[in-house]
Amino acid sequence: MTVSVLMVAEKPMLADSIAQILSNGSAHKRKGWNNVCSVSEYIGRFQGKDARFKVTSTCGHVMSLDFPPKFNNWDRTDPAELYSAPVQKNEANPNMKMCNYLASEAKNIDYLVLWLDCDKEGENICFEVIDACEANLKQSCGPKFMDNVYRAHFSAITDKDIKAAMNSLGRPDLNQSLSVDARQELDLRIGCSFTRFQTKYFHGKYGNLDSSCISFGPCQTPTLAFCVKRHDQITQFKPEQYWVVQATYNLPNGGAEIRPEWSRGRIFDREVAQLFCDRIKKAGKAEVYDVSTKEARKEKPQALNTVELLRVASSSLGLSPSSTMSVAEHLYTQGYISYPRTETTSYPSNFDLQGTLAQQTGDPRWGSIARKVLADGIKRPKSGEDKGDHPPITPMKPRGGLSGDMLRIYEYVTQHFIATLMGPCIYKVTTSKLSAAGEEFQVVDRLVVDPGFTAAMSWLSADEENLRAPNLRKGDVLMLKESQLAVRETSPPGYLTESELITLMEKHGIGTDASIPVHINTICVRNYVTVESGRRLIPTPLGISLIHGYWRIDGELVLPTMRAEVEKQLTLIAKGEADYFAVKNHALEMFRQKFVYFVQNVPVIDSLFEASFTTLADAGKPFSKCGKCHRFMKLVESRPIRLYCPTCRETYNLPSSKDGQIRLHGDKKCPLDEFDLVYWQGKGQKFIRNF
DNA sequence: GCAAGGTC
Repeated sequence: MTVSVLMVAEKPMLADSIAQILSNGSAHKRKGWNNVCSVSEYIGRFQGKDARFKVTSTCGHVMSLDFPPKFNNWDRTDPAELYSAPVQKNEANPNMKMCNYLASEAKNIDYLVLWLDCDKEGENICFEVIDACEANLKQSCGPKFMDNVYRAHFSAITDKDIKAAMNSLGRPDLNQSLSVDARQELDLRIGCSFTRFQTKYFHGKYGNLDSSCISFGPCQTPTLAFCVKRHDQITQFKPEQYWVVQATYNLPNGGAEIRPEWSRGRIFDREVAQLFCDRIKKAGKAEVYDVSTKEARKEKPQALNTVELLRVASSSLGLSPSSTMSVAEHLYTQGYISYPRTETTSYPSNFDLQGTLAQQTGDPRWGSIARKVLADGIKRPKSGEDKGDHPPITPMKPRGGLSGDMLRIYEYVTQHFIATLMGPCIYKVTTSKLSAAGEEFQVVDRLVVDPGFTAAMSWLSADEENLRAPNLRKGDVLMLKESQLAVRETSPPGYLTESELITLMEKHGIGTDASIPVHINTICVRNYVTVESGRRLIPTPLGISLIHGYWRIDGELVLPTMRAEVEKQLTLIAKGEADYFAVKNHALEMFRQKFVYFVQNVPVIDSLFEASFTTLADAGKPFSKCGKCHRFMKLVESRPIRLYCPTCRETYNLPSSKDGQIRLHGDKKCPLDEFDLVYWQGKGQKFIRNF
């Protein structure tokens, strides 16, 4: 008797890989009828019987959670109701017809084997697949069909791992799946209730908020909060003066001069600094009392994963995380690079490093480096972490005719790959220590001995510009050329760069490699932040007011730890140590109370909003209203003053002369003449003029 | 129209 086995992976690409491995290359692939998935078929053995295998896949989640349609009418549903409203699962992407597709493939099968990714989400998708197949499974296997449902546990898509998983099939884990169900429901109820409430509340009150939707979410809000926190550090920064002694000495053999680094660094008391400066001047010379040389090395990078690609693309290529992912996906589907969503930073043991590198030997830019690495022998890659998802991101074929952003990402992926097969950058560090009137100075020289991997990643090459004091010897005496006291000021940190934000999100567990770009994109499109030069994220008055407001009402609403407690409880569900309903209901009740408290205290945010967009307003009388509709307007530019009414879509110009006087512009009638204007200039000076 | 998580 021949049995029929259906196996389901999480994405089409994996279904084929798994079939190829398990069939030793004999599987035959055809397109699934939904035109999204493929089916690979082969003949083999299953539980001691001859078996016909079909391997297919879903495309991520089959279902997605939502409220029933009548609760999705924003006017007829009180957002508070969303804590008790029913929820339902809809097909995640109706175009794919995934439920029908899976059901049809499950017709007349004897066994179902689930090959979804081995994480909580994957466990949850297992049950979505089971639900889709259930009716047909019951028909072919009877009411105890779950006995014929298995789960494969694999930690890498390698021959060894996949075959081992097939030989030790387990069962899907309902508890892990339930923890995801709880998370989905919490995110839905909390996110939608806050978003709907504050969108309706603020839009009913103000004409323009820069965003038609004032969203809130357990990931996007803490993400925004990181940007606002840096903004607060900058605005609250108090610069402090300090002094440094700058002493310039002539080298013993004449000619060149050096300015060694003073060991005391900076002094915050001018008189003390002057005292040291005088002493050094009086000594008039400095003696070299120690010269030491040691070897230092800069280690090569680990194999490339998604988050690192996103960071580099943002900081070095100026590409947003979401466009980086979109470009990387194109490169992947066209066969230029491997699968771009991975957390893994170590190459699988059977990875063909040699062959992958050999494909690059003809490249005009790094072909010679690739040839040299092949000739000298590949250096063992730095150890990384295998997260069991996909191999690191690597080139798969030569660059061909790529151009634009696709070429730039491809170039980076390839240079990074080559670098991981090279040696460390080795350089010599020579530290010469000088003494003058008991004060210590030092000069540090670096000399690259072997550029190692930096030959492939030239932008990381060790800095040789520090070469300032060649051949100083112990006992040398240097004559002082000049010394002076320089005054400096401490400066605030810069605004958060996108790549720093990615690091913070990763560190605090906000989002995943796939969703980090989405959250960053969300806070941009909602106009909570703007991306300025160097891809620094500057929060807008809207973003700042929201975060400050949440912070004053309930700090937990913005903290990256907002869900730390909830996550802990969800993990208990996953481990089977806590009851799904108990945990879910407890968390829901907690957030319902937070929501009610938020609604009661939302005027706190009103005052912050009003303060932020009345930069030009009289303290008592808000002038910045549109002459037509009398709604608040947005300040577009403060000098000359330009105001914009989003409702009437009109811009009003109110230029001011250099003396700070505000005058009407030509014969255009000022619609604001009944109000006072306050014009902010420079650091908080204001000029009030009456129209 | 809203969240966050998969994936395309």
